Amino acid sequence: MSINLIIAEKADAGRRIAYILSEKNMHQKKSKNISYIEFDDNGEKNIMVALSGHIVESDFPESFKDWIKSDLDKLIDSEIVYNIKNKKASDALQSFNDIKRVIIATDYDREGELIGVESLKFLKNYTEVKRAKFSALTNQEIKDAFKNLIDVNYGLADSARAREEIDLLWGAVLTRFFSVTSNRLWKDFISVGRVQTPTLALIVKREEEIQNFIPEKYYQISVKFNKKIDFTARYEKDIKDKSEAESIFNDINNRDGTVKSYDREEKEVYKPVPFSTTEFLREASRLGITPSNAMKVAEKLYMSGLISYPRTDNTVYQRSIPLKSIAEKFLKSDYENEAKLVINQERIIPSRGKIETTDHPPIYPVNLPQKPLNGAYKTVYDLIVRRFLATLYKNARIESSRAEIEINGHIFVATGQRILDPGWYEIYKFRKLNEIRLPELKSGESVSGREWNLEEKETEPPKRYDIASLLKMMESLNLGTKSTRHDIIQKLNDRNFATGNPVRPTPLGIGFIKSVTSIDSDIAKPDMTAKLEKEMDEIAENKKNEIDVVNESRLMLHEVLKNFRSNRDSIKETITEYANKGEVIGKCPIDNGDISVIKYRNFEKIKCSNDECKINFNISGTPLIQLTDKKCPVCGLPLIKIIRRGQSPEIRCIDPECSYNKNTYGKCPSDGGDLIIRQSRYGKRFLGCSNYPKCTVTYPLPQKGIINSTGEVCPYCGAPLLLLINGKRRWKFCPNIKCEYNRKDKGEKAKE
DNA sequence: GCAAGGTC
Repeated sequence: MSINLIIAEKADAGRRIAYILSEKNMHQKKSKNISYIEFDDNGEKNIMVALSGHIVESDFPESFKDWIKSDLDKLIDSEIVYNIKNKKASDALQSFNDIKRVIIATDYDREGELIGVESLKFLKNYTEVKRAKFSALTNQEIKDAFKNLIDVNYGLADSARAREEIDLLWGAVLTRFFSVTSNRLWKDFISVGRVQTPTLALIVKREEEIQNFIPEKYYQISVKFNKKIDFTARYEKDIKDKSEAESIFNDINNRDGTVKSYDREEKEVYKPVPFSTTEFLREASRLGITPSNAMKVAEKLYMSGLISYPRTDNTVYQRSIPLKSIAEKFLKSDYENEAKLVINQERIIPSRGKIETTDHPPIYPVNLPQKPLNGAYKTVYDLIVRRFLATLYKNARIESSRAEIEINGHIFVATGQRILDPGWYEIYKFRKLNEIRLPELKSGESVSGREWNLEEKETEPPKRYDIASLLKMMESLNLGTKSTRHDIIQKLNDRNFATGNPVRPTPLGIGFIKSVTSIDSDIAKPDMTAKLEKEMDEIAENKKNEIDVVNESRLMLHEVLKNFRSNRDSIKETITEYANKGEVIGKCPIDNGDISVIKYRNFEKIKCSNDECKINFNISGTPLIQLTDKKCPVCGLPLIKIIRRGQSPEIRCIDPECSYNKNTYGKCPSDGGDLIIRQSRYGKRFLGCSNYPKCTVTYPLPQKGIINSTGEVCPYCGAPLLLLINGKRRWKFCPNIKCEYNRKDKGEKAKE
């Protein structure tokens, strides 16, 4: 009997589609590692195979494996092979015989079209291929899509393949060129790509703006007035010239003012729009959750059926989403009060964002958790629920007021803000609406001055991108996609190009961008993506042919490579110079030189810029090293923090010779390791075994005072005895707080 | 070992 074969992009979507089409009458089948869903529909037998994204991946033939021996011009002209990367999916597709109709039901977007077309290669036979076009996994949408099947858009799939091949060609060729040229290979390779390199360039450019920024002085004059309450008015503009500022200040100092005008108006503060991935990650990042982490958590919440699909650009709820009944679910939850506000409205009118796409809905909660959530799961879910309810509630209303007050011919402005109706702020507690008090004033009345201030200020350099603003910038420049942007930022971290939040470039990142921009090519600019997008559209509309576009790109790459080659020496020099510079973490407390951390493959060097200085030592591994503002209790120099993945930070004195570092506070009674001071993630110090994570022995410590080792071992429990010096107090104690030693009576202790 | 794009 012949079958219809339906192909979905992911397990979840496949299950959902089968569920809808089969009217809940479907059967999960599994044989020899091949799993699929079977169901009947109008007397026809249907098989649903769910993929997991792309089945194949582009690569170069084996003969180009060696980076040093491969000729890059030959690499550019090489054929591109496609390797299977999801064997399970390809096996499943190959296992069916006698397929009548293939229905591609992947996400309705460019990559979805390619994923569908990729899968055709693995089918033994079929008589017809169709495409299901749906924008959400709802009953109506899916049924309509399968009733009105359309043709596959092979041009669209071709355009996605052109994108893939061009990315591989430029990425691999330039990655290899820069890595081999600067002799940074294997783990230390220099990675180049259409999205990551322009993103890094943004970060570096901002850093340069900050470095080159010259602050300018300016002056602000303000007056504190009183009418029943105090309020402040500021001179109408900032003043650049000091003598001008002083002359105005002299004119007004110690004088009262006269109200020239007073206006009030009611304004609405619009509620937020539904969550796209980018906006969600930005908000999560404000709550201290990194995008990578937020994405991981969101994926888990999605897989456990608590939220909708977390990868979406859409900011408009489709009509098919039952907004009200979802809000009603929260009536019986911790969100009872918030849900009530939403439900009790006469009408629920959801907010809408600017971007409306058809592949997925915005992110919204679909269910309540069975068990209470914890940690980041709780935070992310809370964010998504509150955002959802806020988009369904009402705008806030404020009254804003503005007064102009004259003193001796100079105009001062005071503003006020009063909350009339907090609206959505009651639900979305991540934002606060401030009140600024300004009394009701009448034109012509005089107000008495209380305080007259002239302040000198300095203009400030532009701010570094934080992860949230970087994501937004990438989105507006069309760099990356909703699914990849956060990965790209992570990649820049992993490759030692950029670090932290706010994001700073590393010396290597700066050096690399300097050398890659020594030649005018598009690889460090967002233009390359813009051009590619245009060409992809032309391929999709059959105005251009995929092969021609890729070949044109190859010719350009030959040219770009030629130019880079002619700069080989300076590229090598620049990258080496910057990579060896290390990152400055602060000023040397001894001679005021720069303290840098230089990263190597297996260790890091901490060094003062003054070569004679004793601050010059290595630390094993590749931990994050920070200079703290705390002083060493032994010698008074600053302490450094050494942060290793999965461990509590180790605290050391920056002076490698200081006895603070040699003080290991005794041996671990469990395995004989050294007991060292570490810091918990809440900033509390404690004693831990140096063999962590193999050994998990820890002891709490008093948070104040200097801890000294005594060289003695507790006779009761074997832990080392410690001496606490806090001002004049000295206290010998066992760090094992439950230990009998600490219960000894005072008389006995005094004797010791 | 290279990119960026899917998804887990």
